[in-house]
Amino acid sequence: MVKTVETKTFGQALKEIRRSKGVTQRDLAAAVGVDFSYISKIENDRMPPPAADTIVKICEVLGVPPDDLLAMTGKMPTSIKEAISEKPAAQEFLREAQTMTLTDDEWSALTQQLKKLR
Amino acid sequence: MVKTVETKTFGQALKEIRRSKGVTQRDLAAAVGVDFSYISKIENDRMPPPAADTIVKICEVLGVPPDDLLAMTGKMPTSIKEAISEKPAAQEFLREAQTMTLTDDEWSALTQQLKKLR
DNA sequence: AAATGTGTTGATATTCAACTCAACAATGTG
DNA sequence: CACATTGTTGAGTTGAATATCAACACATTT
Repeated sequence: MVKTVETKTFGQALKEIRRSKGVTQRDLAAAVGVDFSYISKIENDRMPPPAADTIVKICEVLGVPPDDLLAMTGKMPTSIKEAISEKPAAQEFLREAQTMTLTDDEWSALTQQLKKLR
Repeated sequence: MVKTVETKTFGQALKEIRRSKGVTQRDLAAAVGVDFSYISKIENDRMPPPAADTIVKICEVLGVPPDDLLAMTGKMPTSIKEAISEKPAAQEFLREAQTMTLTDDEWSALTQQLKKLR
């Protein structure tokens, strides 16, 4: 079986998750702290995905890990951004990684190395 | 000799570099494509450092690598950001790295691993 | 059919980073 | 000093990201 590429949109994915949890747009919006019409637009891809931190909140409310939705948007939560910003060594690593244009497998390999460190 | 921590501000660092190259604020600004008064404010830390891409341009004009100035600001050039945004595996790596709160030495170790990959 | 709960849409609003513009000050040079 | 060159300051602008508000539509229940 060949892996299919990027089938669902962010909106479709969110709508599915929300419905699977039996939550209304209004309830989700209220819990997250945004207008319910905004949730509607996001789910119908009428607007770009929310800020990373809002995505994280949404996932907290829905009780799912934010990783998948975040990955779809190419956004990084503030917490991660700050952690990197504070660390020149991390930035050096990223610049190096970028010039090398790593493959997914290579990134995975590095994640393994990471776990070995502790 | 113990390494001293974060002594210079971004503005001070930029001013030193620019002067060492014998370039005026106006000439630098013109070459970069911003107003000269903006350079002045940056150098005196009256405003936050410019966008990452502007920092890169500044360094190109001054003929120095952008790494140090970029590292001081905690900003990532668009090119790097995009490279990461396109790679879920890279994002996963970063999220993992963040939860571990790596030390500088550990980041350096990873940079070494990186170089071994090729 | 009226009321209620839920979802959609168009027009705006807010916020913030990243600057520009115009005026002024200081510094150096003939 | 006179003049040009260089640097500084305060106020205002611009565009993109991120959302809100008001109005309407649809579906279900009573």
